[in-house]
Amino acid sequence: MQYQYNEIEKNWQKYWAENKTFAAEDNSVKPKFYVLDMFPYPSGAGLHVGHPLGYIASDVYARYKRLCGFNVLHPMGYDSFGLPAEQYAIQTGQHPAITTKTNIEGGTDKDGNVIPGYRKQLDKIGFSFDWDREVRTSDPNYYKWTQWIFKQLFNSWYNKDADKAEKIETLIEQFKTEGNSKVNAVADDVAVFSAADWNSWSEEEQQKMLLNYRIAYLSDTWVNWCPALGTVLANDEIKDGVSERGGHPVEQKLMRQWSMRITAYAERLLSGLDGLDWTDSIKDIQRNWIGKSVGASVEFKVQSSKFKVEELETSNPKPETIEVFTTRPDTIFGVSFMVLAPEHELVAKITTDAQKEKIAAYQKAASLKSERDRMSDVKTISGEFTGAYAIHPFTGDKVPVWIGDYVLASYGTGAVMAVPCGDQRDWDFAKHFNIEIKNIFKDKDISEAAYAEKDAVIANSDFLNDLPVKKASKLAIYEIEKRGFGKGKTQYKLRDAVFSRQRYWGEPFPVYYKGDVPYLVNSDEVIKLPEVEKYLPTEDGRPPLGNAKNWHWDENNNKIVSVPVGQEPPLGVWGLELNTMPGWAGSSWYFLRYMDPKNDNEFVAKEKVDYWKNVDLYIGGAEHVTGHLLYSRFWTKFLYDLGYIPFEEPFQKMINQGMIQGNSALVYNFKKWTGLVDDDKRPCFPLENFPDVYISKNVLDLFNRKEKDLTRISKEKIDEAFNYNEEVRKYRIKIINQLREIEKRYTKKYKEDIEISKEFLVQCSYDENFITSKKIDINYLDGDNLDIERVSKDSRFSFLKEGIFILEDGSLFEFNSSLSGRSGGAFIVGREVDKMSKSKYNVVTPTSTYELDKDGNKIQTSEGLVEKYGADTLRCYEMFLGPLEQHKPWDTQGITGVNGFLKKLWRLFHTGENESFYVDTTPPSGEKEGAELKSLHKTIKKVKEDIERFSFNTPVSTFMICVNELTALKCNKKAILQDLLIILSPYAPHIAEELWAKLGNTESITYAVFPKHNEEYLVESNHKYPVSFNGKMRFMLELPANMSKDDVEAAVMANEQTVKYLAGQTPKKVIVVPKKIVNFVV
RNA sequence: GCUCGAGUGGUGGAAUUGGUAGACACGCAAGACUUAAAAUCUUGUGUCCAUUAGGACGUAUGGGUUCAAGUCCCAUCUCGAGUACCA
Repeated sequence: MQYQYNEIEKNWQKYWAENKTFAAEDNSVKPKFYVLDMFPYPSGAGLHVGHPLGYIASDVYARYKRLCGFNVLHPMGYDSFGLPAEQYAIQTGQHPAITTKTNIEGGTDKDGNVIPGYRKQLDKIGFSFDWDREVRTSDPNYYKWTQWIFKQLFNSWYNKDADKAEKIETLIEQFKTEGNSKVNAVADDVAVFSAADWNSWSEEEQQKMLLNYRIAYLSDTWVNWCPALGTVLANDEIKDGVSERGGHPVEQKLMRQWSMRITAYAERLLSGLDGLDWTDSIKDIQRNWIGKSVGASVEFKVQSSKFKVEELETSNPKPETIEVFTTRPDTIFGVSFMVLAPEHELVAKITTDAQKEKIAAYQKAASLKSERDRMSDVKTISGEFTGAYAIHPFTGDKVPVWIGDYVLASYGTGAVMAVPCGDQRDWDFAKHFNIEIKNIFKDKDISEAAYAEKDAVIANSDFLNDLPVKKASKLAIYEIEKRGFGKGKTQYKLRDAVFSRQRYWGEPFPVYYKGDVPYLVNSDEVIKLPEVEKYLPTEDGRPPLGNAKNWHWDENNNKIVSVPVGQEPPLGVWGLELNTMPGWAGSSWYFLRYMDPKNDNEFVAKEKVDYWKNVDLYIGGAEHVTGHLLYSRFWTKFLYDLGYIPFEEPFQKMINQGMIQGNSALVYNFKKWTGLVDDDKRPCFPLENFPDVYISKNVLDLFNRKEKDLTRISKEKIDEAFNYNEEVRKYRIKIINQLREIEKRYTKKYKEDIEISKEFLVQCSYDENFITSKKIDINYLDGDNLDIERVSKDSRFSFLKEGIFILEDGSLFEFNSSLSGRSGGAFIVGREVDKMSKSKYNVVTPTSTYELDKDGNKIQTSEGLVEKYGADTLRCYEMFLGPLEQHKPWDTQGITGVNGFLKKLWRLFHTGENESFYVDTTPPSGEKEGAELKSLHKTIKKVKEDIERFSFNTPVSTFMICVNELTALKCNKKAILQDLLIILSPYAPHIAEELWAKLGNTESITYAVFPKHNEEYLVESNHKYPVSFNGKMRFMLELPANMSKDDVEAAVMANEQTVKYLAGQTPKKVIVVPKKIVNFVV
């Protein structure tokens, strides 16, 4: 009987679904284990082979844990709000809820394309998800609780004294009784007010004050505005100055937006990392992003033309002060100038009349530079002197104040005290503008560069002399604080997170406005996303929700009401918030909802979250480190502070799966130039009309190879292709001649085609030394051989029809040529490892099927791997590819080996007549069974060890070795094979279930018991000693394993081979490591 | 620039604590079965020298520690990720 994986897999998937095999119990005597996957966004493109990699690994682990007796929570759901569905809605008018549903459940899109559906694709791979717990962030039953959490954030403030978030009521109470002078909160800068002030304020004034303290707050902030997307973006949604999605430019804009006071949690987010089982690189990225620096803030008084030094203390108005932040207060005596950011507000006030013009010009120039220009141009040193001087707080020296764009307005105070001897940028600046460089480091040479190491001893610094950096810093801060011009300070790079999006397809805020004061809706009901006619912003530039008809809040009746456009709302009716929440709102807490997905009364029941606690194993990509993974930590800590959950960190152990890279196909062509120029020497003939010349990869390699390089590739290979080495040069000439021929042909043609009224220099040419390439869909390949005829029929690649191809045998092929048809020479593409993406035409999907093309030919749209080999093979193969964390290119060639292994396994159970099912049920005994038991128990041991250290690839090899050995032993003992099935079942669950049932078991293998290995079976009676001489292994010698060190030495010495290799010499030393090695030092 | 990670056959990779480098698989080659193909099976396969026996070299490069180094230490190169005038 053959291994019919398609049928077997379908049957067992059905069985699991019907029997709810993987349902997790909320109350269990078993220990709990929570395995979580990255939350997927259900895109229309569906799964490609990269997506399931992490899911397979987590599934293997979840199934393994079940076998070990754990109550496993292994859920799946969808992060189903998001931009692509909305963009699609804008284009087609189709509601994003519909496309999202189709993408998850399957169907057809508006153009009639078949969407396989995420769920169906996942099901085909045999994951052990508890689907009863599925959540979708766009489901009102889910986002009801996202809104609820938002309300908690709105109604909370961060108490620094308690170092945690507290209900806003405790703050209001304090305001009422003693004002804000004693409040120690993470908040915006606010003036001190008294209880009397507070109590005298109007409701509106009080609410506005509270916004300065709320964790979810509304404020005018500089935001990253992306005009192309029509929305603001968070810092982590921007890569290299452009939007991560779509690559659109981003500009800074001042907007009234919701923000989250994540900065309140900076320290806890940082210190919390220490207790997590995450890789150091991931922790480093988060640490970097939080960017803690410890130092001091110091005030420098400004002496400008308006003030004289001696008047500083007495002058009226008070002199301006420049506040700086420094991480090196120990170097304060090295300050020889100050630099302000060009945008700094003090610049206008302190600039002397003489310098006004120059400063204005510099400010203008700096403002014109885009952030990108500033980023890329790090080498140019520029700045301008303001004419003003600051007074060094310790020495009283005059210190010139400059502006320069190496100082950023957005970081710290936008000003630095420049210490050129200790900071390379300050040093460069000082050198460039000839400013004094004071050396305050003992015995350090600073004539060539600044000394930035922190191991120096301070000198020329008054009371700091002879102190090492650390001590000097402490003392400097102490003195600064004592003398009252600054204080010790810790600063973070982390910014508060912008929480508004000018988008439709996201969670609405449960907020309405009275004037510009926000209020939470007083209702426990979900505020559902309203219907709109258009998903674009309104004509007056308001977000898409501005198009909604039903979008006002009736305060008296606590419900949403409709106010016709242009009409004043009646009394007590107010407009609702038009922004929606960002993508990370729903994904910041989804792992909690899985514990209690259907609860209508709470976001999660206390007893359930107390049982399941946080995620024990999270497998996901590293691309969300500064977004999702930081925000969910923030929300988790917040919910912990308010006492809703019993833990502070969401993901205890995390593994970051590597990307499965695509193998893009490249066609190479020669760069073409047209030399056709008019009188002004401008090219005036369109380049496109002149055909591209494509060249087959191997031909190109030979063609490109200079004569001296020929020695690098094996002689045979060249000979094979061109008979003789010396032919290669001739061949190169032949190709060049072909190019010249084509040039001539088209040059001539152009001359005929256009009316030549002026004297033109006409020349079309190919640059044989300049090769460019284009990406081609890998589905038109057979191996590396491109089907030129078929690919050119694809509208995306129809430009190939105009091309001329140099084939593998050196002959030419043209579609339009009178010589129709191909010489039979192949056209080989080049390969490049790339991120797998639709735009690179290199996507391989795990589940798709064969389709028929227009002519009825069977074509493989993408490799239908599950159809072709089965889910078990795919699962094992994706694991077999290599370590989970590593990036690797996808290559299906090796999949046959894994498939062969499962077939071999099947055969072990089908040794009866005509390959019918047969196993020997007698208990194992005797010598042959000893070998079988040894093979099995060795496998049990290694597989267990490997899975527990998350090495998912090595168990597959181990299974293969075991099956190979049992096949060689002709093993058909039920007792052996049954245990093998259990340990294999996490990897290949379908075949395991099938054979398990055939062995007579009536229960699913899912809850079998993972066997314990028995060391007794593994004991070797003999050990094969490698015998080395000076570390070089010469021969093997088999000796009893329990032989003593001395006996081993004696036995080896007596061996005739030893005598031979010693060649009469006496060894200086003999090292014997029992059951390991023997080494002679001669 | 800085921080982190990685470099092992033609390919993916294995070697967990310093102890036989290249397990397992792909690919390739030869053979068996077959009218033929597919499938399957057998054998070989790091490189170089040698008919064989055997030998030399070999884990990015150069050095070091050690009886013994892919593994530890120092320096260099290359690639990848993050970050970017962060004071």
